[in-house]
Amino acid sequence: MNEQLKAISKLDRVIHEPSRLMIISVLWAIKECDFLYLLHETKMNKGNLSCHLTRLEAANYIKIEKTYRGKVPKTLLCLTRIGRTAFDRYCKNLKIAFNPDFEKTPKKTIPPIPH
Amino acid sequence: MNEQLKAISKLDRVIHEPSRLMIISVLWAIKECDFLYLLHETKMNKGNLSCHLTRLEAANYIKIEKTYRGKVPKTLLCLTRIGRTAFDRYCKNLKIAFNPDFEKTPKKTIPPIPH
DNA sequence: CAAAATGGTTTGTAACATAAACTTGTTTGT
DNA sequence: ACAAACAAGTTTATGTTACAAACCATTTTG
Repeated sequence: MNEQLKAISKLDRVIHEPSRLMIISVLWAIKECDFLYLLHETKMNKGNLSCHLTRLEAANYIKIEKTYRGKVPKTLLCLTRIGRTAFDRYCKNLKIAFNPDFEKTPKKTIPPIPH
Repeated sequence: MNEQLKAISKLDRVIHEPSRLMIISVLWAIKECDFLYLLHETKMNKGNLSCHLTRLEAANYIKIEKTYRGKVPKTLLCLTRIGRTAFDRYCKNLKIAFNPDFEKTPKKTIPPIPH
């Protein structure tokens, strides 16, 4: 099993799901935001967003803080240290997987001749 | 919705699944190989590999050719033109998603200030 | 010729993503 | 003041998926 394949197989599935990848990407860039911002930015629907946020919270990748803005509920989200580390590792694996420079036609590293 | 998020949401789910990403990566690099080679190279189990190959075939991303080597069955796999194109597009999206140089601490492009 | 190996496929199950329906409250219109 | 509409999410229901265990057909080996 070569380097690239190993890296692919190590990709964190919690992060790998595109919806969650979007969420984490946003939270990575801006320290904190609220539910509705994510909702509009990612174009997901509410139920879906809610589920993925819960999943990320269960993995300890984000913190969900429920507050009020006046009388209106406002849910704040931010990446935890664990989440940030996990995303860094994810990116590292992705980089190895699409080694070496992410431009390739064709790939440089050829696997051993198939039998 | 910014560029990166749009790129993430456009990622082809058939290709995105890590097992299939491994399969396609291998087939991309070497024109053709057989079932057992893939099996060993990816460390998947047979049932799993078989299912993912069928799925890729259903998407017209690979061609499955069942031959015999003497009396022993030998299943040959190769990427179709459609599959190759789809993988190229996938890579392009991934590259945009992890814009601009795949190294980031922190990201350069900051989304609009969250409300 | 029985047992093990080869090269897979099919089947069953648990996890998952998704959206529709629901909930809890707040604001608006009359 | 009270009903209707809106806001901000959550829960529930459903279809899809990934996965591995069990299975199958043939071939090789002891």
